[in-house]
Amino acid sequence: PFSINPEAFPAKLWRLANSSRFRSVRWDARGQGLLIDEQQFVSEVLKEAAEDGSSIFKTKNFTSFIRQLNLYGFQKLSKGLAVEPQLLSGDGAEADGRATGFLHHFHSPHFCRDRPDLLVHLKRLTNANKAKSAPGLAPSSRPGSPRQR
Amino acid sequence: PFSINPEAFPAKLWRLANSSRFRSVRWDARGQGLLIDEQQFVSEVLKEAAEDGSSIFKTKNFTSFIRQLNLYGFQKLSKGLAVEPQLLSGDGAEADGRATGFLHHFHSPHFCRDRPDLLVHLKRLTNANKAKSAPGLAPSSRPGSPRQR
Amino acid sequence: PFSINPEAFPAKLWRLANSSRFRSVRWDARGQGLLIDEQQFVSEVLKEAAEDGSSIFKTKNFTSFIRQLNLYGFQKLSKGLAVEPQLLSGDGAEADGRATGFLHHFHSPHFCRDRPDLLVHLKRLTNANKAKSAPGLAPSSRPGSPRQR
DNA sequence: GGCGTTCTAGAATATTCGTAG
DNA sequence: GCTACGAATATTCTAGAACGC
Repeated sequence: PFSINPEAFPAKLWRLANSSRFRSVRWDARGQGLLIDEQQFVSEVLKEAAEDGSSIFKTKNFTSFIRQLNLYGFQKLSKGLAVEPQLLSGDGAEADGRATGFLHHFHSPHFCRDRPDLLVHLKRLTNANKAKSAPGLAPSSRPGSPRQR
Repeated sequence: PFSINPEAFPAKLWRLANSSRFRSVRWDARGQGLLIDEQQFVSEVLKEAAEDGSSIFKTKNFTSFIRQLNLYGFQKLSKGLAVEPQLLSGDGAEADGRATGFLHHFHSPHFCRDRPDLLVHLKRLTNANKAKSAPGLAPSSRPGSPRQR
Repeated sequence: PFSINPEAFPAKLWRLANSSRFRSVRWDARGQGLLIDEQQFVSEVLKEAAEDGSSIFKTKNFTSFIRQLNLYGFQKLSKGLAVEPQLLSGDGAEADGRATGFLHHFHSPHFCRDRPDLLVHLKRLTNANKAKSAPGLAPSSRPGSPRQR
């Protein structure tokens, strides 16, 4: 557990977030969360790449991607206010005619722009890992927010 | 329970009360209660916003909004008319032609102008929350923290 | 519990399945399960109808619809392809140019074509209903099938 | 054993309806 | 009338569980 696996989910997500090729995943304004355009993500990450051999993920279902985010401790932040200012003007349709869908805003304390050093703390929340993370503390209360809908 | 959920009812109500865009919800003279113009509220908050994707609430019924107020501990103050004196001059029809309706006057001890710190005490009156509010009884079973959410 | 609520989920789903207007939900070949085209369903049921006031559901998320199916006891049947033979000819794009997505195949013993009388048994799987369904059995094991995958 | 994918369920809030007071 | 609340369903986010690799 000293380095990150470049083929595992955290590294893949990091590359997606910092890639200029994939526009469906990007940092929010403060670089502390991810904005994910569901429709565009399904098109350019899950489905298109699956045609050739360059698939990033094996799944074609967006829900499986969300399950991964949750398994690695990401939490959904907000629905309405996840939109960045410049997106509010265009109102749902980009200038290039590519329709955009709902934006999901996810956050993890170990996933911040310009802080690749934090990635090593992104652990899959298995029973073993959960026990190691808080071996004596109450595992129920979440640090920042009580519920995030 | 350390911060408020910006997507839950208390935060939405707070933003409505302090917004200059929405005129149907405003503080009363002492900043200790809310004045809600039913007709205007239905128009500008429930129905108009529902057309695009910017709905604050999913409901279009004013009574559902009232149910939320009650669920969060608000109580209606005025049996008769909660109209403030200076508002009576306009008397039912604003200068811009927008008709105004009856004003509802609601109050909660945890919802005061200039006291956003009190918002954390605005709890939904579920059975679980009510049990916690009245200790001494065995709520259900919260030894350490059996749940993860 | 003597009649069905025409505004609740089972009745809505029944109308969708038998409607010729909505093409995204239809019976499978034997009339014992539902085939649901996700992309088309989102377009014609969840999003389009939400623009005017004719929304069938309040949600715009397909996952919320799936949650309802599971809450009412529906189970997913096919993991691979639920596509019926005659649908394979069109192969992903209908004649009118509307792209079709993955088909979900769901089944409930109480939801069969030409058997509207069974609908009354479609109960929401709340704790109360589950207790009534099996008032002496272990509540964890499912009646017919242990797993459906 | 860990990880990824899939289907289902838990739990909290939101919405609706009815009705007690 | 009319205010408040119980209860049922609906929606949302997260987690459990099973399986394959």
